Amino acid sequence: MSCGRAEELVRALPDRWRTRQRIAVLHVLAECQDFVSAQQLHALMGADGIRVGLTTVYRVLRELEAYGQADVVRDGTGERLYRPRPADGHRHYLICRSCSRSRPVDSEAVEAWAGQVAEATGFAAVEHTVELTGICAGCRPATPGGHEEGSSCR
Amino acid sequence: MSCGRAEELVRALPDRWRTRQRIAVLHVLAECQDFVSAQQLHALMGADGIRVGLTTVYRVLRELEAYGQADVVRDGTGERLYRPRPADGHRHYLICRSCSRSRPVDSEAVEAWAGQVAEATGFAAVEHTVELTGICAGCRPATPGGHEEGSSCR
DNA sequence: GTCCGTGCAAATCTTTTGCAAGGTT
DNA sequence: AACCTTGCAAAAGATTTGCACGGAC
Repeated sequence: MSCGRAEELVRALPDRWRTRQRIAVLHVLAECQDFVSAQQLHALMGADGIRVGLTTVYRVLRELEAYGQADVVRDGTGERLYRPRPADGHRHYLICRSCSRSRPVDSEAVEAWAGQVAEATGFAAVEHTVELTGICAGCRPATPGGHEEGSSCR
Repeated sequence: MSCGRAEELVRALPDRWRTRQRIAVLHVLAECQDFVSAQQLHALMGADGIRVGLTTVYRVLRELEAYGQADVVRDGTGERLYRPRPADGHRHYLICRSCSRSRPVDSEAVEAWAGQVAEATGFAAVEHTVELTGICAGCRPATPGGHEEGSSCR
């Protein structure tokens, strides 16, 4: 089952990189369209009858990250979750704490802010990690009286 | 050695919470004035002749986090680092990847942005995690290699 | 006596590493 | 033959848990 994004991912990588295992991981990852852990991915592949070592899955994911083709977040337990990065660049996501579904959010404001902080502090090579979590409309229990809107910090 | 902040931390917690071990952890943490891991804290205490179980250090740190008295970040390896939270509320930090020193940064813009995203998406109880890392002015000369300005995303 | 905090040892869990086997060029 | 990639098993490492001991009330 090929998904457009999978082909794009493959094309974005060096020729010599393409091996049966790596391409297989890419395809399954692209089908997910959401954050998955190495373990989940490995399990998914096993269920599909694709036999690839767990070690290899970890390796591919790390390489993808290094090539800038995947976004990474850490869940509450510190587990790494990967998601193919949209073709047009890096993104930040809003993840539902209930159903775990994620959606990219407009983050220009944060990018700009990070740049300003870098300038104001004299720090070089400033990198940022931003993660948003919440309860999506679908998961919310019919919004009773108490409607804790807004945002708080974890 | 008592530091004002340590006393504040103690006062912010329930009466029954105060035990020799917990207070000891609080004091050492307050002296740090920067991010430390449970293991580091435990080692520091040992060096000071304060004998407390590693398990207890972990427990205290988690409780502090739950009480909103400490900020937490995860370093590159996923290790949890704690820092006493300033009395006036939660903060975000800019951490030097070279010397590991951290400094709180002005983050109103991010708070506002998170609020807007929450409103625009219909997500409830939105929480955010923001971490900035870079190379501070002091470390820059000592760091060979590229001197890429500006900010990029990890 | 009861309750709760402690701390040791053992368990957990994810991710990494050592290393030999199998392909490719 | 030289070079890579794989994948199994073992290692590493941080954090948590089981459980018995001991102090506080």
